[in-house]
Amino acid sequence: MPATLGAMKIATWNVNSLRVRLEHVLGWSAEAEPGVIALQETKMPDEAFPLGTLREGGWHALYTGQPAYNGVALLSREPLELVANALPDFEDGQRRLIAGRRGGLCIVNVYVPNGQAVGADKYQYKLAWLEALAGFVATLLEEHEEVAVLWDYNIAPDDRDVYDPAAWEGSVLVSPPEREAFHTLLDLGLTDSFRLFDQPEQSYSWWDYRQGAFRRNRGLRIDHILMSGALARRCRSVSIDREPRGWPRPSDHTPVVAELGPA
DNA sequence: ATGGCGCTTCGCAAGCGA
Repeated sequence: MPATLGAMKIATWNVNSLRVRLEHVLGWSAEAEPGVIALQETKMPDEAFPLGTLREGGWHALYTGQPAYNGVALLSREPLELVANALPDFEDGQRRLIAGRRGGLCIVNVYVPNGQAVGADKYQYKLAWLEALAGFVATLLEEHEEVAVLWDYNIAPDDRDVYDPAAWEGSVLVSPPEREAFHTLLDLGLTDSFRLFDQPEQSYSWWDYRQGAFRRNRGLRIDHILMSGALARRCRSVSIDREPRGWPRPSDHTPVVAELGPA
């Protein structure tokens, strides 16, 4: 096994059903050529995971799923060693985390709970889950120089990540406790890699299916690639690829891609 | 103000997402 994964792109994409979006993943990756893709909301049990088709496409895969809800997968051009397929000490059956590594680079793929509404039981669950995630990421940072956390984090960290901050103020995805949880992760030594670079204004990664939200660019930036300091130092660019959001029958999220230089 | 779209399921209606 090489010391680490070298120059490549890493991507995160909530596909809202891998069954429906498999051709999108294969088509997009053939063009974008990422070395690793973190998929969320695969929405299928492990026995239904399309491993054969992905292998034919040249992918290795780590995955954990369940029927109908949640489910995450790490696709990679080089095989990854499984680090965890659940959040330690948070075993509740919701398949929301998978982590793998190769050499010194550890890649964590998470689908953070939505939270439903501020104050709801699911909102409390989200905050508790994020607290447990911070603990897990802290242990990973102790063991690895290079850590990437790719996710549908279900938090818009700043008002510039929201198309209409006044309308969204205080609601789930932007509420202060959620944003504080985001900063708790950053305080561990992670960087929101998207903001390492100049970005277009009104950059979003999710748009509601309704009301022509994508056409009107009424979106949120809720999909993130966080990097440890050592990894951020070899990050060359981060961008949101809006193209697949405009394809027929798209996911409501679109890929976020980070380009890494040589190790 | 409401709901609007698209996904799922011991399906044909309802829960959930964001």
